[in-house]
Amino acid sequence: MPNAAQTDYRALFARAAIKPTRQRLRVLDALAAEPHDASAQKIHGWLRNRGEKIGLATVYRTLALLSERGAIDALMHRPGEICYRLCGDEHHHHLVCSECHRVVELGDCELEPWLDQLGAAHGFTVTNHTVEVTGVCPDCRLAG
Amino acid sequence: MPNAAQTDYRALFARAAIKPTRQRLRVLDALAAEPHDASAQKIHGWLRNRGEKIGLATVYRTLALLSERGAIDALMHRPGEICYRLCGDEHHHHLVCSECHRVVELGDCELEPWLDQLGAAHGFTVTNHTVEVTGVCPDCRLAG
DNA sequence: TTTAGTGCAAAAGTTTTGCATGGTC
DNA sequence: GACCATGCAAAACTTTTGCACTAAA
Repeated sequence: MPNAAQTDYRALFARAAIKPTRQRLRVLDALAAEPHDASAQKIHGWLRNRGEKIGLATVYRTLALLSERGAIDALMHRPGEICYRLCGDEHHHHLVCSECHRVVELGDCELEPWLDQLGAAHGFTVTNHTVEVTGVCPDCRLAG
Repeated sequence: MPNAAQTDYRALFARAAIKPTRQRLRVLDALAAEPHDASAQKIHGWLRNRGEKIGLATVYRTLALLSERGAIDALMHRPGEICYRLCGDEHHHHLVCSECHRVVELGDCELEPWLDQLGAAHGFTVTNHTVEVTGVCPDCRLAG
């Protein structure tokens, strides 16, 4: 399982045209192990606690690079903190639990027709869009 | 027009149950005069340049309070900076120009049926959602 | 050898907080 | 006087940058 996973990450790095260094692989390890989303600080903390030798700046640089190349997604639900998440390739959106930060990935984007019409109506060339749905997941509803 | 506007702001403060002090009214003045969105730093700069005596912390506190009470909207399109915008009461979304930060407010939300179905499918109690569409506005397309 | 990546510390930037002061009822 | 709001400065925090060092093709 660890080997298989590492192979996948190397493929991911290759697709993004990023050199797969030891530190970068570790960052992706941490991101893959986290079912929710994680900030640079959190990832750095995990790796350091695990005994990995990695600098905070490297974590920031790696996450920025991966995000820029579209290999991971950047989410901002709190001010002053960017969270990242390893995602599939297709265009998609998120359903986030406001209590535990669990993230459910939504599949196809059914909003395209709406967006096209919207841009045309206002003369905008629409380049991007984000949809974040916040709610309380089943577990947290039961717990709280 | 200034008087009429100021009356409106007082009503807005009353609805939000916030004491309408001189500084708070100035912050709302600045926000209302800005067709795009503005950060606390930007608002503070404007007011100071205009000769108003107001502290940065007060601007932050005012914006946080207004946002918390739902009187203004908080947008985050860049890390480490929250922008605010005075909005109507109805539920709505934004179409933002990535070049000049112009914001077009979108009217009715046509996504409600989709959201209801979405929450039900994943067992979530959907409490909130944000949609931000980014693009290039007509002016910036011509200019750039 | 040449290039890219890394670690550390310092810097930059926004936002928050502590505390004394000022205004208002 | 009691209470809230304010201003200032310091602190906290995340993120970026500069630079010397290391690793790798």
